[in-house]
Amino acid sequence: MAKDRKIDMVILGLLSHDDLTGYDIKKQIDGSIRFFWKGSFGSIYPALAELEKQGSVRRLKGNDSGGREKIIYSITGQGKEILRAWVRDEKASNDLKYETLMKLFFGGVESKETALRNIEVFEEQIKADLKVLQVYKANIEKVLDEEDHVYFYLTILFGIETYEAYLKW
Amino acid sequence: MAKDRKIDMVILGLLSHDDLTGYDIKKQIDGSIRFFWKGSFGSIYPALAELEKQGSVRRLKGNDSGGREKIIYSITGQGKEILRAWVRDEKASNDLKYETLMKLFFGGVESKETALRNIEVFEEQIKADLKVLQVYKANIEKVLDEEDHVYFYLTILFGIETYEAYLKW
DNA sequence: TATAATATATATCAAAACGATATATCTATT
DNA sequence: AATAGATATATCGTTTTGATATATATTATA
Repeated sequence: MAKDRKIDMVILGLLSHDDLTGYDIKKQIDGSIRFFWKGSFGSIYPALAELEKQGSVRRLKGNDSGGREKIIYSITGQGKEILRAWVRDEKASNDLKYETLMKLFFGGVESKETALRNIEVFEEQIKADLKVLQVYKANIEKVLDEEDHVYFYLTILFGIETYEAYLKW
Repeated sequence: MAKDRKIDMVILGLLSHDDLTGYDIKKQIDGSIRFFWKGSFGSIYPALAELEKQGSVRRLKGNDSGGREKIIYSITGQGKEILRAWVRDEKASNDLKYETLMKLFFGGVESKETALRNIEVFEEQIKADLKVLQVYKANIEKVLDEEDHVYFYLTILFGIETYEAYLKW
């Protein structure tokens, strides 16, 4: 095997909840999971093609109206097993690339005004994210007794705690 | 231009404080700035070669003893200006890839025990990081009146706040 | 003291991911 | 009817990762 495509796990994970198109997957990456993951079309579409070839994912033909092409993917049993094996595996790499903080860290080469402006930018961004997170939290609390949502709730709670720490700072 | 090599800014930033070898740069990335940046040899050495070609960095020949090869780099005036321009520029991309949280998010496909184990792993890692951060903080507080260190202090304080939020969670 | 293990140091490469762009259709607005 | 914006797939050059190769210096241990 020796494969190491993290995007595969994101795709399989999202497909374990819903049948989705590549575009839908991108929307979810930019939406609900954006607080801990990022991904681009340039990795999603090739990964989907390979996952299909491997049999971890299959096409649900939806273009019966003969209109615009739109490929809805669905996870297979094999795909689910690969996802489960990955969740079971304890090792995980947490890669942060926080350019704002790096600018702050190296801010000594510039003026204090610039550093302060960079802090402001950071704060604005965090305030916006926090608002979105709290909307998520409210929505999830309504359906909390349903099995699967507990994990969603945990990760979102994490996001809120983290961003509140940012703001405090 | 259209260049977008973030690693260049990491290298220039680190060289703005000290003359360093490629190996030293890697050590600093894995050490003091690991809380908000990651980088590998495969990007550092090629970037150093190109920065030298561009005149942003220059070699300080240190192999007078004729022994092992060891290339110490130093930032040039041009390099400093490029770094300053980058710090001044407000736009910054903050890319997180938190595999542990993704495993938690998609934990519904596996058992509750596995999810709990993943939380434990996450917690252990954070506790270790927090310890290192507090040592940094203590050391920096001793020399806080010196100009440049204020920016270091700010970013480390950020790290501590964030990780304490993780733990609370 | 020999020798094994680990740290230092540079370099390269296939695979993965980014980020931008191209193309085209559908939907809503003015 | 025209324009703009969202939906949707796809590709491509550049950047980065993660692993490996190579070799010397230093430290530990038998």
